[in-house]
Amino acid sequence: MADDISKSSNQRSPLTTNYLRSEKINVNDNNEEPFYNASNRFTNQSYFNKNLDIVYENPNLNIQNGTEKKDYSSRRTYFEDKAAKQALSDSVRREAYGKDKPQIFNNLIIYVNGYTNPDRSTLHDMVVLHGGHFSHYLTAKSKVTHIVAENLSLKKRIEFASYKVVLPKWLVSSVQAGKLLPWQEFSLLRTNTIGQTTLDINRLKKQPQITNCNDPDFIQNFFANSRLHHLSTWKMELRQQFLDSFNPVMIPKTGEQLTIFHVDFDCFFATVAALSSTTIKCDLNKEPIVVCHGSKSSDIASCNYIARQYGIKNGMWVSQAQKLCPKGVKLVCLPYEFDKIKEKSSIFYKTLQNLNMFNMILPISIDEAVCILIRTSLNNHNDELICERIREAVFRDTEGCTVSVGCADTLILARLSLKLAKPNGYFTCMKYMKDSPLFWENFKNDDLPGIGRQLVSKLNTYYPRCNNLWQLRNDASIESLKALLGNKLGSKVYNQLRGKDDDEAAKLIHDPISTFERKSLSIDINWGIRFSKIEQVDTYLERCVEYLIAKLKEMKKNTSQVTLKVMKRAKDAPIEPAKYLGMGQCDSFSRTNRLGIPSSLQGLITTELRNMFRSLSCPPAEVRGIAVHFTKLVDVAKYRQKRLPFQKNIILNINETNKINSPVTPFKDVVPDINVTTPNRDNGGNLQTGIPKRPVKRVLFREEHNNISHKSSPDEYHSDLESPRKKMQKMLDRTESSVSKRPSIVNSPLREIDTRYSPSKEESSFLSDFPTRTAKEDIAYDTTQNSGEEYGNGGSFNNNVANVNIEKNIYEHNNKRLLGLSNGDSIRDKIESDELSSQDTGGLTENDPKIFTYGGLVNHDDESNFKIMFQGISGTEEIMDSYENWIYSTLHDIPPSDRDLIILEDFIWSLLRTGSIHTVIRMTQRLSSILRNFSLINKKNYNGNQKWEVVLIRKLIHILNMHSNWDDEKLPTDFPIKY
DNA sequence: AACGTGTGGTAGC
DNA sequence: ATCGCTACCACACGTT
Repeated sequence: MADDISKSSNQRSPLTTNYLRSEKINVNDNNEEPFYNASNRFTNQSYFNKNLDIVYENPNLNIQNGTEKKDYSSRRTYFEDKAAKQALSDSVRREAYGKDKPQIFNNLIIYVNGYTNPDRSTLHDMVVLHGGHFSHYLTAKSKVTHIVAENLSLKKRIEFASYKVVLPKWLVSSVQAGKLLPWQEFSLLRTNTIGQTTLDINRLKKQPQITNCNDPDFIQNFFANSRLHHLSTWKMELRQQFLDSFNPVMIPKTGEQLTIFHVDFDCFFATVAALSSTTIKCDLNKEPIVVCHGSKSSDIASCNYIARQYGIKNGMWVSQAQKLCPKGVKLVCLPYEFDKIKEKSSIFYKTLQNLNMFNMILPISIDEAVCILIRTSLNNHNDELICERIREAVFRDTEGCTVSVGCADTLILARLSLKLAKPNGYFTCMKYMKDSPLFWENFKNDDLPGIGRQLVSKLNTYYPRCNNLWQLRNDASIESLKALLGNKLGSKVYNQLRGKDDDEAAKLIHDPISTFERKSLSIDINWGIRFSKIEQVDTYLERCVEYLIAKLKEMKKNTSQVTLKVMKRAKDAPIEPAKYLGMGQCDSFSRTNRLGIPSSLQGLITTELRNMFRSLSCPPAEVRGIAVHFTKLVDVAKYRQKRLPFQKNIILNINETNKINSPVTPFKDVVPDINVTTPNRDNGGNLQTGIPKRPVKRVLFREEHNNISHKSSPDEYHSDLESPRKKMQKMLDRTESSVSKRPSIVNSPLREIDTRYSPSKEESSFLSDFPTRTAKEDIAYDTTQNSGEEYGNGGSFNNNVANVNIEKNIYEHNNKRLLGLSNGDSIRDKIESDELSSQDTGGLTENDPKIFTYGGLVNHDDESNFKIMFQGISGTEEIMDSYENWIYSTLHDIPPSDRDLIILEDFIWSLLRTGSIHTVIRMTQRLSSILRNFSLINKKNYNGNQKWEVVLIRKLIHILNMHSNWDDEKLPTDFPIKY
């Protein structure tokens, strides 16, 4: 966790530095009122240094350099005088009252921030009378030696990041002890240095905890306190460490005789908490001790063996555990000591290494390792001796933590032996025990690894007479086990009951590298998740992606598949569950999408997830948990563009389609026929909720209405001050518009786009299956005309959907647009006649700035002023909506009009010209998935469907291929065409 | 048969 | 108050 914090702060370092500097300078006595106005922020450093010195001017310390004083402004002299007077009065007081007190605070300069207990003036006296200096101002970190605070706001915590910030208790305890205690023991701020901090229960209580999931720091704060998050991340870190440092030569070969030592701490968290607790005195061997956050519905992370005697178990709620305690016995609740735990664990692993006894040490978890010894005739050690050696060494090195060791020659037997060894012991499974009730009768059904709550209850129901594993072993045939637990698990359990490792377990030993290799990356939070508006979900999703991408980049991987899982309040569950901010009873829904290209682009992935969330149709207020998984991870180094998941079964006859020239159906009047209730995997989740899967009208992102390619001289330095939404927008802008310039940097497989690009002759002829324009023919084009029978109903793509428009500050181009048809077929005739015969009905004239511009007619120096419009709208999401609706409305008998398709193509080209290939990819994928869905629920082929298939393959895929750098990774456009 | 998606289960304290 | 994570396996069920 500490790593996560440092990572995120590293990312923000340019901002933080700036922010901190200006903030600190602005801090005055009240910590609020700006001392200098903002324009002074970046004046040169020496100015500040001089300036800052005065605040700490203190005659007793001889800090002040008298010659510099003269340079100060009157304002600074005021502070100087005030500080001097204060210091003088302090020293007088010290003379008067502190003479007989130990001067333990010599050379300290203390600044007290905010409300404290004991209060500020008490602390002031305490400091002064014990020889320290008290600063009333905080303007430079160089002179104040410590800040005393109890409760820092997040802002302050960042601001004070580089200070020694301590609890008032440090002063109090030091005075009581009569000596200066190490401040680290009372540090308020978490640091990354191992062993530096000891968490104090008061400190944990006072720390402001973020419980609002809409807070930008919610995720970080939650993770900092989540035991399960720590367990998971620690585990993955250990695995990575193993991979980084492991010598493959040590891997045992199949057939080699092994001895396995399964080592595990006894109630790890509880032991560490008890050993490091300074405030609460407790005896691990006498009192029931648990580790938890709260007092009622708080999970018990770990409990000692006294508590276990009362029936208390890990995972139980504190209230429940309290009831189990006999009368008069008080349950001792200790806070988590994550830093200490991490520290003890790394000592543990080092100790195992240093024993130099094992061929391989496999990390199982933060406190659990499997040590493997390859038996040869040469190393005929005594197993029990080794167990004791391990226990002694760990106990010594961790200063009081006990481990238990289970020893056997298979993993399963070692694990079961470990159960017998606990607590604080070891057990070696001798040969004669392997098939003896003496061994097996000791275990309950739930002692089998891989058998959890659910499966235990299955076993208990199915084999009610089996109270221990020996009975189960005799009663359960392999067939009945398979029938009950499934094929794989059934045979696994059957083998386990006979002390044999299954293939999966053996893989851990014989192929640890692939076992430990990370195959996915995810973030799950099911606590504190409460939304009211979809915008909050959108923002939250973005933060999840931000978190994941940081990790992804660290791993040098991209993801090609994302899964969104939403926990939705169960129908009859109360709005607020028993557990504070818990998830309560939920139904879960998930959706998986493939990205066209393996990516680590925040904007792309976030957008995808937002769409997926909408497709799950879960009201924001019902969401109780959200998980985002990156599943198919691809190595950036070995990166190759993967084929887009386009539909391959194209069912149409191109020539036939070319002759289709049907009128456009009024867009508004057509209700897309997609709310089909046939059960299939695309609507399955929604059948449960009774909500149509894909609402035709989607909720739009308000902030995204503005533009998709607007570039406003991005100021990197300040960008983090903006809302995540704006950052996201900038990210989108950057990635979309910079692809053309820096394709390699953004991992884009797409080569630089020539902004003056227009289809070559060859390409045009390739495209000739479909109405196309070339750069050679300029035809005035009226985007809004709606006269004529075909378009007369006012619902055509022309005026409702495809008002493609490039706005530019300078319109100095040929108004005539290029309408190219490679041959003089009827379609072209038709279109041309449409174009030429159309009367202007409020449409565009030659002087109208909304006229299109294509080819080389654009002034590229002013590219930044482009604003791409589509149907008179410019927000990406709105455009996508419009585009989708148009597709839906023309999927059936009445296909999209050729003319509208040309407008679409125009739009695509203008996107490409401004570097927004990203959007083109999205549009292509969207079309692809609409067609896929459509064909899933419609067995019949419709004209519209067929025509769109042609658009997809002959147009969009082809256009993307023209922009692909890798010939061998071109998307196939030559699909077998069936009729 | 092989593949894809959605769901469910488990492990660690 | 409270910090109910996360990687991975297996399966059901559908499609290719």
